[in-house]
Amino acid sequence: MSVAAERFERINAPPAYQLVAEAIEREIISGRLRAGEPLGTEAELVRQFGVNRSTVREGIRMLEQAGLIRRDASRRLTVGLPHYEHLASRMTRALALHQVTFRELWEASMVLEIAAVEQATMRATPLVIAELEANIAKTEAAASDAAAIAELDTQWHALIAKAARNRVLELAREPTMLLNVPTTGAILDTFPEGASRLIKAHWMIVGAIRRREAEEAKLWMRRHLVDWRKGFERLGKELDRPVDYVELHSVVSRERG
Amino acid sequence: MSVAAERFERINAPPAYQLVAEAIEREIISGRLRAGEPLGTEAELVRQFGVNRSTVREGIRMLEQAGLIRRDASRRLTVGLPHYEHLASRMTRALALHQVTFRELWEASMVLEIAAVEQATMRATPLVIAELEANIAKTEAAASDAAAIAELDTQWHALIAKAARNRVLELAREPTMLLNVPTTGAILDTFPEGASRLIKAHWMIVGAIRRREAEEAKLWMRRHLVDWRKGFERLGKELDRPVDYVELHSVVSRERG
DNA sequence: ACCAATTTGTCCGTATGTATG
DNA sequence: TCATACATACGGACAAATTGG
Repeated sequence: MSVAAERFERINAPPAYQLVAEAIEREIISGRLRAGEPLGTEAELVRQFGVNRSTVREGIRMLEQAGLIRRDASRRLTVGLPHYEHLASRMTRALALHQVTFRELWEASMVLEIAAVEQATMRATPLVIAELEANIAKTEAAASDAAAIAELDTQWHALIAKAARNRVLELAREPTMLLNVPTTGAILDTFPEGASRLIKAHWMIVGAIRRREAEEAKLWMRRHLVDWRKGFERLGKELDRPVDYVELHSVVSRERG
Repeated sequence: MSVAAERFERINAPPAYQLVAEAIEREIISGRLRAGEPLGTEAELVRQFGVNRSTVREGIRMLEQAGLIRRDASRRLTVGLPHYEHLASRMTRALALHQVTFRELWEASMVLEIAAVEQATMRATPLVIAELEANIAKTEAAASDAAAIAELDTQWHALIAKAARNRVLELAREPTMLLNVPTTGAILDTFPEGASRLIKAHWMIVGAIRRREAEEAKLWMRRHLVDWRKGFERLGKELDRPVDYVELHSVVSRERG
């Protein structure tokens, strides 16, 4: 090691496939390439970038994974918007790998779900209220199947967020509920009587939304979430242990048009 | 189209590179491959999967982009945890591409930042409080440079979230502040007197955290955020128009170890 | 400090299945 | 139906960088 101070930073040439990905990415981010537009064929990209097809393909795989480009039914490349579910499942996975605790999830849920229901009270349309009620009816019909109820519960909370008409909040809260499907299922499996409390809370909240009574909606949402935590504790689980995680669907899976 | 009901679904074979990515992904998610472990050389993966090296490489690019695999200084592949900044910048980009409005961002910020400061009041360590104070001192020193203050403001809010010790909340709030660096910069550029209000609010909040006075901390955070919205409005901008978006750093950029 | 082996990055050519017109 | 275009996948090759003796 030389004693003199280093004059230059190490030159760090990015590989060509990454430069390809970044170049295409810039066009999309800047809006010069819009969602739905075709990206051109691989051969065309080869010609424009002056690199080999393998190199182009590696760059394309990165953007495909990022959700910035997709392939239609004919496998041709088109520009696409990264969709919520895609991002949410990625966030969920990351949180699980980082071993977040139930306490972290529950505290975040308290904040996010209550905020969502408050905004939903102001902005819910008759259509989404009908969807919420249909969801509860289905939940009542599934009254013995814990896994089905857990799934419908998640959808119900997602509908509340949709009713709030705030996409930032909608994206922020998604991973918390996704991570808790197995938890809710386990609770209802052991304590089937919890289902009626869940259903009642859902009805009370939707009723309050319909009457635009924000405080009542928040009160019942709070009770609903406290019930959920109590159920978790009654299972004998530790609040500060990492949540168990079941695989939902693959991060890298591809949605065909 | 045949009149008879279709008996079979269309067979939809995923491409080999994607199967490669999914296979490796499963090993990581399940914990059989842990962060930091080497993944093996490309030649080894070629041997195990029985596919061509180009195919393996395309699969690897997807996982690299997803943050599940990283390359160390020697360019060898190791398993890695997707990091917050990586996910946050991706979420930020998605929200920008979906053209969320300032109103959506501001409302979400009100919820998330106030929740963060409340939890920070309970859990902040002396170390992070010192970091917060150092940040404000730097902000005072940069008192004329709007862009620098905006940057430090973002860091200050990130420190609050870190002090709250809730990683779910930490990840959820990140995109809202990232998207607002340019907004804050523009406000301070036009109304330099806003800097002293910003600095005062930061001091008051950190003081309240130090004394564990949650209500005062929340009160000042609320004022701070209302100031921010007022500044935005005084610029003559529409709350319900999509936020402007400046590119932060590339999604596909690679962090070398 | 030098050398040999390994590994990644990149390129080339080719074959095959499938979608489109 | 047929021809063309295109994405997928394969095999082989070489240079540059890195590793390990």
